[in-house]
Amino acid sequence: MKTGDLLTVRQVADRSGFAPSALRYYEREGLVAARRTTGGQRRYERSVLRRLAFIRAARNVGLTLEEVRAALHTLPDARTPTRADWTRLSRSWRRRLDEQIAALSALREGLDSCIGCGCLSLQRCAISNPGDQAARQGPGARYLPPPLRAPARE
Amino acid sequence: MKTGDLLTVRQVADRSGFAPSALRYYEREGLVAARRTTGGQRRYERSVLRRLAFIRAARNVGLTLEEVRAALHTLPDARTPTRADWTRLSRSWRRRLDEQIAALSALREGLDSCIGCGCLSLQRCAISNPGDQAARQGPGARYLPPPLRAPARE
DNA sequence: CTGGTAGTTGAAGTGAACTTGAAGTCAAGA
DNA sequence: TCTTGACTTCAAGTTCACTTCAACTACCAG
Repeated sequence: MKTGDLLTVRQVADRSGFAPSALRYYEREGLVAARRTTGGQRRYERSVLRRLAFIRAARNVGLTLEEVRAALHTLPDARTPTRADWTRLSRSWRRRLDEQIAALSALREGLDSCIGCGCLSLQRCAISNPGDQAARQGPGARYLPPPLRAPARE
Repeated sequence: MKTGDLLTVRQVADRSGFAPSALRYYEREGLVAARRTTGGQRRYERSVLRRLAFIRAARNVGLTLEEVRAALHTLPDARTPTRADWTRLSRSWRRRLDEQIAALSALREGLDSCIGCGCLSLQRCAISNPGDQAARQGPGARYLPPPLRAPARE
C-alpha cells in the first residue's frame, strides 16, 4: 500500500471522512484535483486533505458546494495555499456564523415570547416570520432550508 | 367570494404564505386537513392557519416535515388544540435551538482558534469535526445539511 | 346560461449532493 | 503469473420538499 507520498482514493476517503464517490463527485465538480497513474487511477497529494477539511467545514457552516467552489477558486493555483490564504477564506464564514447565530437567537427569543405564550401569530410571530419580513405580500415566503445537525452516528 | 367561515385554497395560501401546491402536498402528507365542497374543492377551517404557522416555524427551526408530522400527531384530533398543547410542542424546539446555537458558537470558537490561525486540522478542527466527533472511523461523517438562511426576497 | 377565474387530479420534473450499479481495468502480494 | 481487492467510468437512482404540467371541472357574477 506504499504509494510514495501520494494517496489513493481509499486513503483520502478514510482520512477525510468523505466517501470515495463523494471524492469523485467533487473532482467532477472541480472542487478537488487528483493526478493519475499510468493506469488511470487517482493519486492525491496530501494537500487535498486540507482542501477537503475546508470543504467539510464550509458545508458544516452551511455553504453550498457552489459557494465552496467559488471560495476555492480564489486560492492560488500555482503554489500551495498559505496560512494567510486560508485565513482570508475563512473570514467570510465568521460573518456567516455571526448571522446564523443571530438568526437562531432571534428565533429563540420569539419562541419564549411568542409561541411560548401561545400567541403563534402568522402576522407577527418571529419564528414563522423570521427577521420581521412579516406577511410577505407576493408569492409568499419561500422555502427556508434545513439547519445544522449533529453528525450522523448510526 | 364569501364562503361562510371556511377558506379557499387561495385564501389559505395568501394568508399562510404557502403556495397552493404546497398545501396540497401537505394534505397528501397528512400534515393538514381540509373539507370538501360537493364539487370536490378544498375548504379549510381557520384553525389550519395556526397549524401552518407551526409548520413554517418548525421548518425555519430546521425540522423536517417528517418531524413536523410526528409533532402534529401528538395534538388532539378531537378538539381544537389549546395554548398548552402548542406550548408543549414548542418546548422541544427550545432545546433544539439551544443546541444549534451551541453548535454554531463552537464552530465560531473553532474558527477563531483553529482556522483563524491556519491550523485547520482534520483530526481536531472544531469546524470540520463539530462536536468533537473527531475522525469517525466507519463510513465517515455523513452529510451535514444546510443552514438557516435569510428568507427569499426576489 | 355563459364565461372566466379558480380549483381538481395524477404524473412528472426540479435541484442539491451525492450514492449505487454494471461492467470492466489496475495494482500488488503470494 | 495469478488472483483478489481496489479502482475506473457512465448512467441512473435517491431523498427532500416541493413545483409544474396537462387535462379537466367547479364556482359564481353578470
